[in-house]
Amino acid sequence: MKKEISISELAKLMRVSVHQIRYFEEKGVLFPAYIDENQYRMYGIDEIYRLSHILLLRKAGLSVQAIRHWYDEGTPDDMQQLLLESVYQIEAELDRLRDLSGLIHKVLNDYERFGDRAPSFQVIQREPLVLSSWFETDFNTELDARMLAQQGDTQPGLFETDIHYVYEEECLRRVRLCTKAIDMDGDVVLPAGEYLSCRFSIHDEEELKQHFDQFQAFGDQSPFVLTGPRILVEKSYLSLFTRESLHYELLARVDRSVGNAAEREEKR
DNA sequence: CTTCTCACA
DNA sequence: TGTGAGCA
Repeated sequence: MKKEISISELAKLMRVSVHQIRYFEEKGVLFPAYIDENQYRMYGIDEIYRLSHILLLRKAGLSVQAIRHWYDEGTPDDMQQLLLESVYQIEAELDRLRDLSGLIHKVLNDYERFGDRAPSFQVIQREPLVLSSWFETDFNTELDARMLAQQGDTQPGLFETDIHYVYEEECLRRVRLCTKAIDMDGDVVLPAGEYLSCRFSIHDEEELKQHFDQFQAFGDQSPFVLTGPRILVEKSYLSLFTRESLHYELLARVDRSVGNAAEREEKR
C-alpha cells in the first residue's frame, strides 16, 4: 500500500472538489508529490498540510494569486501584512452589512408604523432637517424620467431616501425637490420645532390636492397657525409593500404665537 | 478511476 | 475563482 493518496482521496479528505485541487495546481500553489505511471497525481502528507494552508488563506480572503506570490517570495512579515489587510476588508464588509441591515429595519419599522392607514394628523416635535435642493419645478408638471436623468449625478440610492417636495409659501405653484443632505452642505433648512404631520397613502396623484386641502382645513380649525413651506415627503420605499399605492407625509411648521383663524375672525 | 480542455458564471 | 460536461 502506497503512502500517498490519489486526487479524489485528497479531495474527500479535505472536503473540496477534485477540480479545485487541479485548479490550485494550474495556478501554481499546490503540486502533487509525484505523478504515477498511469499519469495520476499522487499526494503525500506535505501536500495535505499545504492544501490546508491554502484553504485557510482562501477562507481568510486572500486571492490564489496572493498565495502564489507569497509562496514564491513571501516573508512571515508579509503574511502578517496580508492577513491584516484581509481583516480590514472584512471589517469594512461588516460595516456595510450593518448599514444594510439598518436600512431594512428602517423600512420595516416605517411600514409597521405608517403602513396602510387612514390619514392621521398629529403634532410632532422634529429635529432640524437639512435638505439638499435638487431642482425646482411647477406644481402641475409631473415628475418624469428625463427630469431625473437631466439632474446628472445626484445622490446614489435615489429612492432609499425620501424625496421631499418643498412647496413655496402661500402660493403652491413652485415645488422644490430635495433629498436629505448627507453631508452638511444642504441648502434648504427646516428649523427644529413643532410640525403638523399627516400621513396618508393614495392610489392616484389626483388625490394629492384633496389632502392638501384637508391639511389646510385641519390647520385652520386648530388652535395654531401653519407657517413656512408645506413639505410633502414621499416615502418611496413604502411602495414596496403595496403594488398600487404611494405613501406620503405632509408637514408644516406650527406657530402658536399667533391666534388661530377663528380668533382672528373675532377681532375683525 | 483519472486526465485534459472548453465553455460558462 | 471556481464549476460542469464531454472525451479519451
